[in-house]
Amino acid sequence: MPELPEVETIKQGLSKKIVGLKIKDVQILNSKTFSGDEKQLKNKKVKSIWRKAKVLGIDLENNLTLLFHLKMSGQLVYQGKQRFVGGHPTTDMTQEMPNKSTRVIFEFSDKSKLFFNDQRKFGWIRIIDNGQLKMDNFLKNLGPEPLEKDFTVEVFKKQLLKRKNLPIKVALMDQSLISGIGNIYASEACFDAKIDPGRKVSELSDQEFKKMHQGIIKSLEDGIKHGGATRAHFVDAEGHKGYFLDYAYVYGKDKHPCKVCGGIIKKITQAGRGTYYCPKCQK
DNA sequence: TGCCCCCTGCAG
DNA sequence: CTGCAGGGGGCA
Repeated sequence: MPELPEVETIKQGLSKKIVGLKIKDVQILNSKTFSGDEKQLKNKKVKSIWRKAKVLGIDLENNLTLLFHLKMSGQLVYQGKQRFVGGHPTTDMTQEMPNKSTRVIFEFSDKSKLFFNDQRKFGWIRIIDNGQLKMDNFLKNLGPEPLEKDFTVEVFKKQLLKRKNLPIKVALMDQSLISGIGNIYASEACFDAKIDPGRKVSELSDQEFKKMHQGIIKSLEDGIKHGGATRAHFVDAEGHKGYFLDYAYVYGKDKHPCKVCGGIIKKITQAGRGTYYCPKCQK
């Protein structure tokens, strides 16, 4: 799925588009995707949009919030009102919506639409009352946000040491330790820190915790800067791909030469997920 | 604290 | 055909 930078990219794009719009209708094309009574959403205005870890929240009037998790293949694509250019109808979209992966469609009072597409159907949308947000099981188990100012090296180290026997790359992806890092940025952060992803958390020196901490922040910020990472599915709120993978050092680059040392990037499996690293740069 | 599973589609 | 894919919940 979209990881922190991808969800953040969607949040920023969507905020510019739908804050202030009123939901007119909701069409649910796949019932398992949506939980809650969609009739509650009718005529509710969008107040603000936020992100926590990889979850997107849309706050509505009447203390209602829509929670979205895109999991592996989810997309949230906004299609503005149809415009006419040179006498022909056109939109911002690069692809036709809805498509066969569209699971839910939100229609706003100005006729613009928000499409929730999800090929693999792992993603979900839930309606939650704001009073329950703090109690929500999913949200309350999420670790600190790595791009917040209070995410210091000390906080990072303390969190990771809760799972000291895990390989560092696997620990980085544990959402209860740190929010928002997934398979792409875990590999990239380890490369930036020059740390072998197979090293156990307990083996890291203070200096290595510091490099790892910087590597996480650097990788996530680079991801946001390039509009996220598109492997197969990710698109931003306007339907555009992200270009972070063009700039990545190791993710998806197995058998390719390392951009730094020229050595060959290797792919291994950790906890059932692919990990990419440069054995020469990362120790 | 590890597996299997939820799904669909694409590459090999 | 098998294996693999930005995630993570439920189960031993």
